[in-house]
Amino acid sequence: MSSFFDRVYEVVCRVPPGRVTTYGDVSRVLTGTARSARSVGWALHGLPPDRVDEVPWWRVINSKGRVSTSCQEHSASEQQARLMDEGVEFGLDDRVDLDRFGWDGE
DNA sequence: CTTCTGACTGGGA
DNA sequence: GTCCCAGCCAGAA
Repeated sequence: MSSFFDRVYEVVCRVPPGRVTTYGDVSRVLTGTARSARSVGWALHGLPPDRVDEVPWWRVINSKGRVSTSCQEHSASEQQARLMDEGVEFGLDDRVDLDRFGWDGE
């Protein structure tokens, strides 16, 4: 309980639809610094199948406003499509405007 | 215990 | 604007 992974999932669950957050932001909420952003990404990478339907991993992107998934099962195209379906606008460069859709933690 | 990897970030070219 | 390099954290072998 209260493992780093579980916390990541919890924070991601708090992200409302139509909004996106960055790994560094989540890391900051958990550890207070954006240094563990890598662990956050790894946590989502090891996201259990039973949490996939519960945790909106697709709402988590990098600070560049782009999708960083290396997971072929969860390709960037799919993540992009999911965000678009929620109302998130993607630029012609497949980039998201964090200034508008960036979730600052409510 | 040590070692490595990874869905990141920031700064420099 | 984009691309490349080095640094940090957490977990698994």
